[in-house]
Amino acid sequence: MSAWIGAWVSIVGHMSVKRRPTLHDVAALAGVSHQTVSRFLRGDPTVGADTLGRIKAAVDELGYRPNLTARAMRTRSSGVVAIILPGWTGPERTVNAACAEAQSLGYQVEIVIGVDEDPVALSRLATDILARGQVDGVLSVTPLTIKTGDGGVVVQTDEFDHRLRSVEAVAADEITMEDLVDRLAAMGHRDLFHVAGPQDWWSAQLRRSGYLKACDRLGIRSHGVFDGPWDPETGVEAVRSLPDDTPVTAVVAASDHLAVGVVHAAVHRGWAVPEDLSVTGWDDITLVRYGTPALSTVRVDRETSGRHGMRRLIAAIRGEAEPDPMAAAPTEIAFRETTVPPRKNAVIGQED
Amino acid sequence: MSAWIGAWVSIVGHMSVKRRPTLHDVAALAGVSHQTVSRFLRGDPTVGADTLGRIKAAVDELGYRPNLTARAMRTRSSGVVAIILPGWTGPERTVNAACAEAQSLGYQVEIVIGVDEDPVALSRLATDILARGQVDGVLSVTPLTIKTGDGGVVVQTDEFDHRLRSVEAVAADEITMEDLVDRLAAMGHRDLFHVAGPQDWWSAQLRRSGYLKACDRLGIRSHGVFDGPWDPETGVEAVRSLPDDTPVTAVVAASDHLAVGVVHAAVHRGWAVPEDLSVTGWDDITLVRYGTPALSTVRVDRETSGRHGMRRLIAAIRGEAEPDPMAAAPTEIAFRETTVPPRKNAVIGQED
DNA sequence: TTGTATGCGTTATCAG
DNA sequence: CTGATAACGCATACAA
Repeated sequence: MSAWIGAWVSIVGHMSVKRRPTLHDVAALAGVSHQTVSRFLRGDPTVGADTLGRIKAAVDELGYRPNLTARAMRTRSSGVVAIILPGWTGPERTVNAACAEAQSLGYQVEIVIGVDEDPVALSRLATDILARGQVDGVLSVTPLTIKTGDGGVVVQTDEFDHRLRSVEAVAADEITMEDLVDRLAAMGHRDLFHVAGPQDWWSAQLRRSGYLKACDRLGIRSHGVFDGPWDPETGVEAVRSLPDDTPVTAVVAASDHLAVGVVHAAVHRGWAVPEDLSVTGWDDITLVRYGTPALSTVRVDRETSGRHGMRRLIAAIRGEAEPDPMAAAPTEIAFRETTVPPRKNAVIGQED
Repeated sequence: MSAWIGAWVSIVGHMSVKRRPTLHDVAALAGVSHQTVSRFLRGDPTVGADTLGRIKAAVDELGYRPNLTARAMRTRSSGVVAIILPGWTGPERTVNAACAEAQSLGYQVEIVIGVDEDPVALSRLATDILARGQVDGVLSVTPLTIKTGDGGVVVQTDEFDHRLRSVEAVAADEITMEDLVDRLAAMGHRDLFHVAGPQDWWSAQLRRSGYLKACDRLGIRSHGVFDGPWDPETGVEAVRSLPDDTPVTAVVAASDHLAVGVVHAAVHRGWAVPEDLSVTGWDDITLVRYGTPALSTVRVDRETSGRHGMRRLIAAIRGEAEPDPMAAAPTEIAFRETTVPPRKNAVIGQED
């Protein structure tokens, strides 16, 4: 380690400056030429046994690490991909999985957070990032208006990519939501309300249409759909929008955050959850499992989505064929403590 | 835009390949030499007026964007900094603020998530990242064993950096915790329990010692301290560890996630919150504000910490002086619905 | 099996 | 004010 430091120190004027060892330093120390070292580093088998030993020793002694910037310039690929987000919170699970996948495929991940959530602005941002030439591709978790950038690839997560999903996959959220409403109906609920989230998210659209379709098919009364950002406050406002004598017995929220707001506002209005009002969320985030009452929700496999999105991106960068779709864990509805048969109907049906 | 595309397309063999325009392309089109263009791009004032106009036109027509990789190789600085994390969840607010600050200072942010939470492993990771030469510096939100890397700078967030905090700042978490226990004592609580989080986090240590000091000073009985990861499940286990006839009237948790688990387990044990058991958290995450009951917690200004950490990092990279400490929003204790005077004591004191 | 020469796109030095 | 020329560190045809 001391020899290593020593090798890095060069004297410039009156002050010493660390200089990172290069291929040439290694070559000089090993007594070979620089591209023999280059071959060694790339694992080329056409390197003599004792040359190999000398190079290895030199690399160790100097603590040499290849300069990835220089390599990137020469190979025109940096080994880093960007993930573009409309904000930090929200797609954490997807992003986390995508990061892990990228790292296991040998890519670094650069996170870019757009200040503006507008798809057009984010698309421009993606193009800019690509044009700067520091990343090989961009993965977006939200809808973008472009698919390929100049000198790079842009891929969207399955979750939000209309074009790429098979017909069955497209319908997944919608069908799951229909299923959820079916189950609520089977419990006896006849009067529902939907808190739908921002409608420029495709998943929000799907859940909404699944809700409406199921209501229609089952002859269930929907007393409204409330749009808004993925935020508890939206759920609060949704509940506030309900009249005191609302016949609604269950609120179907398009996300857990929304649902938490719904429960909060309902309780503060004097409506017991789930006795007076059942509530469902979507995502199965960790915290709501420990809520009181524990939220009924939909467990979604975001990890697979994030992993697969990244895999597709990297395949595209490498010019490989589109990877096979990954088998996602089945989406399942977790009925916990916020859903029970409606009291109102039971009373009406039995005694009143 | 069409001219732009046209300029990028070159024919290689039988297939057309997009080629990004370079400085030379711009120079050729403008009829000047390439480093006159370079000067123009860097805002050098020593560029003639009409040359400037011609270059500007050429840049626009070609849609030229400087190649940051090439620039990085030449200037030995990439304009990207890495944030190294022991996992995705946890320091979101800090990271979010740090990202925003970096972007406003003209830096890109690369996120690196260590699979291993071990400080030594993370330190090695940081050194590796720096050695690759693609980032100018590394910001860590957890304790690291190194401070400077080779050819780069490593800075830790205030929150976790023992060395850098002033004496007063060091004591902040501890004092706040003492304050919290004071307030609980003032409510009448005499029997407490602490869920402390992982003790290799400095902040967890501080909160713990603040708790113990206050108990000691006030003559309050602490019925135990329970360590574990920042996870609701730790809170659950902590409550399970309590005997049925525990005299504890309040549980002080070192984080909101922990506290949520505590509330959940208490309720499932038949202990009403807050009537039988008061609970406090730490962080003021959005969701717990909407919990039922809404969690009493400590509001911490993580944004300033993240922003300032990034500012210090970038100052160090640029060789500037350590920036002045930023005024953080004061930490405040938010008593909400999970804290009330203890029923047991009140009954004993008044009638029994 | 190994060495020589060249270029990636930019910035920097030094002439003109 | 502008232009030729030389790096930056690496990879890769091509020659030895």
